Parts: sequence; structure tokens; C-alpha cells
Amino acid sequence: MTKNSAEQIGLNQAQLEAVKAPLGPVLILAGAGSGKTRALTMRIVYLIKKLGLKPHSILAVTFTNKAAGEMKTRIIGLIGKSELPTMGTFHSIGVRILRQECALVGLDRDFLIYDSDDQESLLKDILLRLRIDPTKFKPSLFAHLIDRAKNNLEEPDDLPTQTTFDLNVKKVYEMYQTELRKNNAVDFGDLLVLPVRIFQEHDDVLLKYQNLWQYVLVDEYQDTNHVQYIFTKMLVANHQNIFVVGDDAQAIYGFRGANLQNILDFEKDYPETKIIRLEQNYRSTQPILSIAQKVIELSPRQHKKTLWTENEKGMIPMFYSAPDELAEAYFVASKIIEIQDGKSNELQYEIEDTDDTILGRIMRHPPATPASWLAWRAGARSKILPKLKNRQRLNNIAILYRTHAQSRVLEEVMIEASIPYQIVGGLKFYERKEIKDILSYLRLLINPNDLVSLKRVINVPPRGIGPKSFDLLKEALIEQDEKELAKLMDLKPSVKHFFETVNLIQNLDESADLLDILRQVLKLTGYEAFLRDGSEEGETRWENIQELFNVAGSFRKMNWKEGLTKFLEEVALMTSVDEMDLHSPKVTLMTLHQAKGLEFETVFLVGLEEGILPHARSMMDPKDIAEEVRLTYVGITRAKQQLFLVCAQTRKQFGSRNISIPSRFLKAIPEELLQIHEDF
DNA sequence: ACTCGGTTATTTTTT
DNA sequence: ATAACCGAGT
Ligand SMILES: Nc1ncnc2c1ncn2[C@@H]1O[C@H](COP(=O)(O)OP(=O)(O)OP(=O)(O)O)[C@@H](O)[C@H]1O
Repeated sequence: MTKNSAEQIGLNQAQLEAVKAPLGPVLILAGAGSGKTRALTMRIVYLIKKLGLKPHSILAVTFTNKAAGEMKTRIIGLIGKSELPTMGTFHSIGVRILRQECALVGLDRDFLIYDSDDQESLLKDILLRLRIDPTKFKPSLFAHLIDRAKNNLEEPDDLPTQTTFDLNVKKVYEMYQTELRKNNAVDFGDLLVLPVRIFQEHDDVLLKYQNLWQYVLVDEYQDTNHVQYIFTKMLVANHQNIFVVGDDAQAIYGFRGANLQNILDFEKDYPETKIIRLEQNYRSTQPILSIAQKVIELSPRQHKKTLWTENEKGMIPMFYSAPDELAEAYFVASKIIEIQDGKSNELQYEIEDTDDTILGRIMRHPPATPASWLAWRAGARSKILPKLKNRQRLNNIAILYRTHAQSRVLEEVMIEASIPYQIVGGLKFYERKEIKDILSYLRLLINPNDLVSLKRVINVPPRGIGPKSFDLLKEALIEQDEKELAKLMDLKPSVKHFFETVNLIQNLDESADLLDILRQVLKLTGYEAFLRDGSEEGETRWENIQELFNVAGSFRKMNWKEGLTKFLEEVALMTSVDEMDLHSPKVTLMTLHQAKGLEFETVFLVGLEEGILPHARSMMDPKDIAEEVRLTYVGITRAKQQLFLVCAQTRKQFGSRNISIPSRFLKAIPEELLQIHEDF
């Protein structure tokens, strides 16, 4: 096969060694852009074509669903097979197992998946019931602690009981689990924990999956957490056919329990391991790699890795220190325009003396104080930023930042400069209010007693059912008190009507498809009329709902109940990167975390300031700082050809302007590796 | 139960 | 600066 498929997609000697390794444990530990993912993909092809493994006996775990999708496409291109290996994120594989084995953990087959909003809504209720003040101890804090426990495979009983707070956390965790089960729902953590529990308690089930998946591959192994580690370990315990790739310098998910030790101790877990190191980088130019190297040296205890490239020459990465965050955004926009349209006339913001517009007059008389001068300059400049003309291949450009909040100014300036863009994450499509409302209605069709969904929409549109009535209703439902329920419905006919509507849609004919159901929900619940009140905002929201029809369309063929479960599942597991549009010509704005595994011709890394990168909340612990260093390393190594590092000297935060100090990470870069862009 | 005005927290990073 | 939240008045 190497003569055919491996040469269609080139592999170097070291990669080939990994691809053609005998069965048994293999670890590729190598730096950014060295072709780890490519090697993993080709390994799958080799297993199928050369070793004759059945595709379905292979399990490949990727970091996002999108990555799985791309890998599938590539494999189809090479082996042209209709049958493919099982591929997906740990979470999506978890659901698959759980749908199959749900009875073993007391779940119905059509269990719902709660997202963080649902989680917090449930937790808030529990906190109120325990008389814990949710303003002092936020639900999100408990969500985080419970999530952390799950990632470490800890049950409530495994948690500490030292302080009152410890005891509270334990109690909340216990009640939370009870409530989830009562609602026939699971959270993200459960998707990982429950399969492991099933494996631990049912040898026969474990054996079934061990036999099903004869070969297991994991990409981005450095960011696996404890449950994921145990899950993988149990699966391959018999055959030890495990192939993992990763880079300890790119471990950036410590905050959600990822444990770097998993990859570092791999050889201890599997003594027979064949370790492969890849040293040639195929992505970036040498000037970019040199900078990346200098930065990663700030993180102690990284594996030393050689990384070289044949692309000796290339643009020297550019550094610009902007007076403020607006100027930072203008710099990015003007560079994008320069890349796309070529260098335009210099000094565009020189206004002629004869210009007697208001702007012209202001421009000739800058304010006296430095602070307002900055504002003046930024304001003036905004009026003269040229508009982008050539939109081709804009998807080769990315703007990367530490926090979503930074995207705001950048977005405004992109709009001003007519630069098409997409923001990944932030406000995810499926997190928009109107979308979540409709999804809640849809979830009620599967489980009309799902209290979290019920609470969300029972009064949207307004039906005169406030918190008081809802509490009564909730009690009646929990206690299954038919009498109380009937009484309530008599008192509030709108409650009765609500459930009748849900029931009516639920009992729609088998022949109805998901789109019919969606239409009926919008009509019969009055949501459509409520939304389309003639306001412009209402229409925008309505358009979003139309978009929901598009997604739901792909589940039209099945009977609607099955399609609905699948649809809700896909939506719940969708990551923000999955929503990204890779092909249309738009500049991509996203966080450094989301950029993992991706690559772009041109990368702008913005906000290189103390407090942002490294983030203020990561500055206490050296371990956290090291993770920030790796985050920076990930950002830099996304760039193939051009890299811009940008910081601002002042930045508006919470409405007031603060002085920003250039990031300590910049100091690690020798001046000769950068070209400094002087201010205009 | 709703609506308005004042108060408050918000900015890590994600499945 | 802005959105989410809370309490008082309707
Ligand atoms: N042998 C090769 N010859 C030419 N190009 C290659 C080779 N191997 C990989 N590449 C290219 O190099 C780039 C990086 O590859 P890949 O994404 O597999 O690296 P990676 O090690 O997984 O990177 P990261 O650690 O950043 O996720 C891709 O554009 C890929 O197509």
C-alpha cells in the first residue's frame, strides 16, 4: 500500500515507520506541524488495506467532530470504501456506548444530554433547596467542581469531607446526580464516566467492546483526562493495539482535567511501546519555528524536541505595539487589506487643508491631552480605513486571541473594513436564546417531564405561569400527584393547554417528519407569533430558526422520534470548531484553544499582554503559566507563512481604560527574529 | 404576574 | 460598557 496510497499522500521515513509498525502500542511524540495527524490517518489506511483489518474493528478518537469528519474524507479518498472506522470525540463515542447499554445504568434509550446551561439551571434549583445562597456560591462553581470530579472518575463518596464547603459540594453532587437520573438525562461528564462504570461492572460488556474494537487510535493524546485515560486503557487491555499521537508542548486543557502525565507515562503503561519522533516540520517557515522554539523554552520540563524545516526563508514575523485595542484591530485590518489588495497609497489618513468637512477640521486640530489625542487618532483613522476588495482565499487568515471578549473590537473593525469574517464560538449558534427555546420544546416531546426544559419554556411565550405556579407544577410532577395536577390545571387553564399542545404534537402521525414537527411546535406553541412581532430583532431570530430547519433537514428520512433524538444529540455534542466554515472566504476569529490542530497561511496573534496572555487568573501558579506558554506556542505554530504578534499599550476593560504591559513571553524572543512595525 | 429602574458582576480557556 | 439580576410598584 505504501507504493500506492502512502505516496499519494507523502510520508517521510519516520512517519512510515509509525504507519507500518507491527501491531501493539505505538506512541508518536513530536512537535507542532510534524505530520502526526497525517501519520495517524495513514496508519488507519494501512491497517485496512495492508493488514486487512475490518474498518469497523478500528476506533479512532479525534479532538473535534470536524477533525473526525476530515479524516473520514481523507480515508475515503484513499480507500474509496463505504464502510469506515468508528471515529469521533471521546464524548460522541461515549454516547454511542451509552445508547446501547443504557439499561445497565438505569437510563432509557432516549435519554437527553444536558449542556452547561441546563446543568446550571438544575444546580441553581438544588442550591436553593439546600438554602445555599446562589449569589455567594455560584451554580457555575459547583458545575465546575462536579465536572472536575467526573473527569477524575470520582463519585460523591470519593470527595473530601473536611470543611462545610466540602460537605456541601458532596451533597450537591449527590442530589444533582439523582435529579439527572429522574429526568432521564446525563451531562457531558457522564458521557465519559458512565461507559467506564459499565466496563468496570460488567465484564461481558467490556469484552464485547474489546472484541469489537481491535485497534484504537487517539489524536492529541496530551490533552486526555483521567476518565478518558481509563476508558482507553480498559478498551485495549487485552490486545494492547493502541496508537497515540501528541505533543507535550501543546497540552492546553489542564483546566478541564487533562493530565499531561498520560502521554509522558505511556511507555510505563505499555512497556512494549514503539516510540516514534518526528522532527521535520512541514507547516511553517524557519523564522516562525525559531520564534516558537524561543517561546516554548519558557516552559520548564518540556520534552526537548528537534524541529526543522526545509522552508529556510520566509517573512520575518512582525511585531506591533498598538496604542490601544482599537489601533490593534486597525493594524490587523490594514495588514489583511495589504495582503489581499497589495500596498495602497501611503498616508491615507492625511487630510487635505481644503477639506472642510467636520472630520477634516477635527483632523487638522488634534486635541491637546495625550489621552484624548489617542482617541482622536483612533477615531479619525476609523474613517479612512480602506475597504477590502479582493476576498479570495481569506480563509487562509486567522486572528487568534486568549479570550472571547477580545473579539468584539476586532469584529467591529472587520465590518468597517468590509472584511468578511467568522467568529468561532463565543455565542454559539445553539446557545442562542431562540434556538435553546425551540430545542427545549423539542426535548419536551421526548420527555414532557424534563423539568429543566419545562422551566425554560413554560412561560415563553408568556402564559401567565410565573415562578410560583411553576413551583407548584414542579412539586406535583415530582410527587406524581394527579389530584394536585388536576387542581392546578383547573386554576390555570394555560397549564392544561400547554400540556395538551405538547401531547398533541407528541401523538402526531408516524408519517410526519422532523420538519413537520418543528413547524407544528412553532405554530401550536405560539412561539412563531411571539417571535415575529414585527421588530427587526424578531426577524433576525426568526432567521436563526430557519437555519435550524436546515440542520434538522438531514434527519428527515427517519421516523421523527428517532430523528429527533439523533438531532438533539448532534446539537448537544457540537463543538464550536465544528460550526466553523472552512471553505468560504472569510477571516477566522477564534481563541487559541480552538485553533489547536488547525493551520493558516497567515496568523495574527493579538493581545500579547500581561493579564491577557498570560491571563490574570493564570498568573499565580507556575503550572498555569507554563500552560499559557504552551498556548502561545500553539498559536505561533498555527502559521504557515506569515505571523504577526500584536499587543496594545492600553486596553478598555469593564468600561475603564487600563495600562497594559507587554507580555513576558515577548521578552523571550530575540529582537533579530522580529521586524518591528513602527507606529504610523 | 409583569415592568421598570437601579444595582451588580462581567473576561479565562470547553466537551 | 453592557447584560444579567433584583426588588418595588403596578
Ligand atoms: N510527509 C509529509 N510531506 C509533506 N507534507 C506533510 C507531510 N506530513 C505532513 N505534512 C503536512 O504538514 C502539515 C502538518 O501536518 P499535521 O497536521 O499532520 O501535523 P501535526 O503534527 O498533527 O500538527 P499539530 O501538532 O500542530 O496538530 C499539514 O499541512 C500536512 O499536510
